[in-house]
Amino acid sequence: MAYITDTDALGNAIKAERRRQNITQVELAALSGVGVRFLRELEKGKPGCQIGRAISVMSALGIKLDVITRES
Amino acid sequence: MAYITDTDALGNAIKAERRRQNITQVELAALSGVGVRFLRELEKGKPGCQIGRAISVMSALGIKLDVITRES
DNA sequence: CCATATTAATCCCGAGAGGGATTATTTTAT
DNA sequence: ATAAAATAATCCCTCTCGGGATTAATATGG
Repeated sequence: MAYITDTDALGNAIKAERRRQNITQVELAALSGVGVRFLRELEKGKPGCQIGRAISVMSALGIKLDVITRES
Repeated sequence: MAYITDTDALGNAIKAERRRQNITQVELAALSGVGVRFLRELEKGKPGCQIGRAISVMSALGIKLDVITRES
């Protein structure tokens, strides 16, 4: 899967994984402890979404984030 | 480098990379197009930081983000 | 040890996030 | 094609983010 260079890519990745797991937005929102509306905006790539909540969602999905520097 | 599981880890990774490149917060903020205060809060792991700006900072640093799912 | 640069912590304020609920639109399945 | 489920788009509201500026604390070096 490609690198995340913007919020659209992040939203798409989250949405794809959610659908792969056959979970609805309502269910994932509940699992993550965020509002459904937040999850929708996150999946749509809204840049203003808060990082902490986004990480909660990814954790609930079992997604891991890797930071790659030139030296890593 | 370790996976990012919370905002503290993300902030630390960003700070470490900035220092490795010998850039000050003021310089990086200018390069990224964000305010210095935002950058400070980001590096300190404030969960409320906005994703879009965070990605701008990472782009300015040349950091790439990879989303890792069980299927990837 | 003192001067300077870098980082951190406030203050005020406007702009926007995010929650819940409702309604509309789209998608999926039968 | 129609019914049901899922997603999207509003509305109102409160709360906090984020910017700039200033002041304090910490780190770096001469």
